[in-house]
Amino acid sequence: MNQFVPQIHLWYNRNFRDLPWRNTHDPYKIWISEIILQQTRVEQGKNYYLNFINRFPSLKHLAGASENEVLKLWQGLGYYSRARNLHQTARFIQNELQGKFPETYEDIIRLKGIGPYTGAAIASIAFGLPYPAIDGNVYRVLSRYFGISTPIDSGKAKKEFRELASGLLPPKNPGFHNQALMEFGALQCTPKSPNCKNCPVADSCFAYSEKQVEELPVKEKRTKQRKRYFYYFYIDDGKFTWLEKRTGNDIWKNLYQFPLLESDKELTDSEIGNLKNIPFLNGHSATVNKISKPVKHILSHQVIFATLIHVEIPSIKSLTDNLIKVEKNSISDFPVPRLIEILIKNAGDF
DNA sequence: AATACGGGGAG
DNA sequence: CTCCCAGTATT
Repeated sequence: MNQFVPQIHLWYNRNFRDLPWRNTHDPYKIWISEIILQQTRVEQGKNYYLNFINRFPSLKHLAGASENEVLKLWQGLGYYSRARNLHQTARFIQNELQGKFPETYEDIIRLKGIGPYTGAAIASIAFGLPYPAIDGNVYRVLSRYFGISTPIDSGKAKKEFRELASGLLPPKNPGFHNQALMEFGALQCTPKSPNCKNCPVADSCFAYSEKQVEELPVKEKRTKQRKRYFYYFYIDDGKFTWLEKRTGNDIWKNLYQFPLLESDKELTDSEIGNLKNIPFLNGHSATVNKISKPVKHILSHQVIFATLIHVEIPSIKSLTDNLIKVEKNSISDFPVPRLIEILIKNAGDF
């Protein structure tokens, strides 16, 4: 008789963290927490959750907000499509579904930003429906315990783990079970140096008995990075400066930044000083005041080398349409990527 | 099936 | 440095 599931449940009852989204069945709050926690550690997302719920206590509050404000609360968390989809979906539910959160798995995963994992998490935790929530933690735990070496980032693994996890799911309280398995992975069966010496299921764990804990789970794909060179212009316009909103399908969509000139290669200071025909300057000639040291900013698929160029432009009439004139001291009202925060901080007082 | 999408923390 | 985190959308 395999004691895996009951042991995990016992372990969870003794070791679970008291997290702010654990004391509710409100699908709205479960939803927010699950989106925030996508590819994000609990410790990183916790305060964002508290701030988010504080500002948007209900779906109606979120639906009524501007996208800028939603992105502002998301600032620094990354994967901003999560925030855009959250906002869009809140409006969809409010306007098209009479404000009522869908209550079946099939209806839940139709929502933008909700995939198989998040759909199962919401369905099980908020509505007690029997769907296995399989996140990175669960892949790791099951891979090790049952000795499955199928690469967890393959299509084959999706099906294989879903069938396995479905079979483990107890008929009652699947939400409890799902959280127990994830928490076990997050705290006990960790990626590096798992606590096997003090593990309730080590006896029957394949990886432990076969000494393959370090080898499992197997992952095959590796992301490669491309290099980009960003030259941002801090336009000194007295009390004002200028910002632009990022559009198009690139990083940081709908966030704001200083007017950007992107280059294929690194530019020298004299090349920067001699720049002519900078599109967004609209014919104005600029005096370069200061050029910051490049900041290296690492993303999962890109390495960005960013330089902030402080320029003075006498008597600005108008710049290109995509730029907006803002008071220098109101930059903080706009959602900006971490990189812009860093450049502002490095520059000190403007 | 492959790739893009952020940022942070652990080792 | 590398790995990976309560993954999803797009191509």
